[in-house]
Amino acid sequence: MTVRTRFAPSPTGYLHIGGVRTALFNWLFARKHGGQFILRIDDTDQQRNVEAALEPILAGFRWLGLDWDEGPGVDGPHAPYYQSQRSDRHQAAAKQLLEAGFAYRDYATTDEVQAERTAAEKEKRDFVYSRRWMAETDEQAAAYEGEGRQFVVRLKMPREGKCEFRDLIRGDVSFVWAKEQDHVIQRGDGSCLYHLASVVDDADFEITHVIRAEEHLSNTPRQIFIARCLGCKLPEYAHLPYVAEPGGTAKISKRKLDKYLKNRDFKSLCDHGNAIAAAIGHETTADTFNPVIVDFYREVGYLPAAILNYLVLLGWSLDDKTEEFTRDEMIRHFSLERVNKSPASFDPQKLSAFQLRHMQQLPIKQKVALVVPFLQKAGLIASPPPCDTAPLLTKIVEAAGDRLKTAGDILEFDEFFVADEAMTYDDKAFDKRVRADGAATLLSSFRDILADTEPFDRATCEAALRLFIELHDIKIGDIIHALRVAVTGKGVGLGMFEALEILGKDRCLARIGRCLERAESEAT
RNA sequence: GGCCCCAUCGUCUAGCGGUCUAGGACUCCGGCCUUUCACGCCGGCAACACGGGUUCGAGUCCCGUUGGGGUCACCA
Repeated sequence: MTVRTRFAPSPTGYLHIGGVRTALFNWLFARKHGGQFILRIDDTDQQRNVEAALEPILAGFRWLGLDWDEGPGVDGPHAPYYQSQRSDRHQAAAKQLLEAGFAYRDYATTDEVQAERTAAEKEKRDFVYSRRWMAETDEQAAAYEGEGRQFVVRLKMPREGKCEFRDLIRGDVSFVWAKEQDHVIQRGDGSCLYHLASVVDDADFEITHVIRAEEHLSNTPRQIFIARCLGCKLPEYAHLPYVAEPGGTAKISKRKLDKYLKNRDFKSLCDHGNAIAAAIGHETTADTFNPVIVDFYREVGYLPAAILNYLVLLGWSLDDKTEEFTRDEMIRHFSLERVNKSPASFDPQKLSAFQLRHMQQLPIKQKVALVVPFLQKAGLIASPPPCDTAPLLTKIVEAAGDRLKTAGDILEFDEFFVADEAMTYDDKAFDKRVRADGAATLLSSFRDILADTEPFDRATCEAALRLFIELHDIKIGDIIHALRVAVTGKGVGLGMFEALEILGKDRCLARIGRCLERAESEAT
């Protein structure tokens, strides 16, 4: 039997980080067993613009390289893969359950059921619907309809015994049937609800393993009931621990952003992203752009491999030491047996650590390619880039080394792309370094040295500076900081001599000149 | 509140009865490297929630307590 797993997003307009983790485990399990991974769109809730709300989700999957074998854009033997297009199947199932007596027409109003619920609450007993407005015969139904009532279809849940099943992650789980509610499976307007639709589609799609988040664990008995009554083969169930919020134990949620922002690490992850987004003119409402949404990482220039590597370790591990996995290694090693039972908190710092490691392993050429779109969006290079851009970029990216933690970090080195007159100064650094005692004089003298430095490469420049400090009997720190501010406008950056070489003599001299003028003019 | 699930360093985790004076990773704290910032290197702090059993022996099995969480819709 081929393994078939599925991930069933509802088109909400964004891809949640916890959702990706669930999808990843489904994908890995299918790939590991040579099976199929199916994307099913749970859009029974009927919204206007399904395609628009779905696109960001599909884009996220494509970016991460989580390919689906059947689903939107990939037709398969069980199409369609949108639940809204399968309502005839769901309705047929509801009818079947009704006819077999596993479900009933219920003529209660919402208020009446609510009243029962409130009463039970008041008396401190468990609520179970009385079935008072249940119609099992057409006569009863006609009588209720005579009163002008409308019906919904409810499951007629067993009221004795237990529902026991084996969860691939949690082991044996057991629920008392009598505590399960007679859930509505079909609305008054005939449309069907999630639980019914999900079970029917899983069966139709021949899903063998339902791997989903723990929040569905308590839904499982009613789904098992539906499946059994429909005569469907039960899938295996595996309920994953959910991804917990940064620094907490509750399930991570897009809605609690304000709370997470109080977490220092989460905040700095956000700030970093926002800075890059601002530089490339990407719109950033907290609702559409934050670390709980996968899109955030793409926009900021994270590597899909790093995200996946971090995520796979959130609730799963191979052994006591292996942390780095390529996609293929993940597939080779993944198993549900090694999935943890307890929730794993989302840790921005650990994610960053993985991002750094993966960046370090990326060949320079690929880094350059990643960086180009950011520079283009920021208006720092033309698009398409002029043909002499590649060598320059390569030099910068090489010199930046590990300072480039995400592709978007290239924007911290904008000074290499702007005109000498357009370069901005970090005022604090300028005050501290250029206005330091004697700094301007030294800078001026060293400018003359640089003017005669040939060839203008890092080694020669360094030699020149070493000689200069020896002659003036100063320490390197007495001049190099001022030089850095003069040439780059900033207090921190690449290695000084790499920076000089990249800019070239003319630009360095021009920038030092401009810097000295600024120091002078403002001094008076 | 009912039902269900969970419980090892701050975080992610290893551990499936003796090899655990509990290992790794991230963070943090020292130090080194150093022209800044990163990176890198070396070192350090830091955990079996508690109480009962079972057993020659328990982080590992059982029960209870406590704590945390999930879920209780004509949402998915």
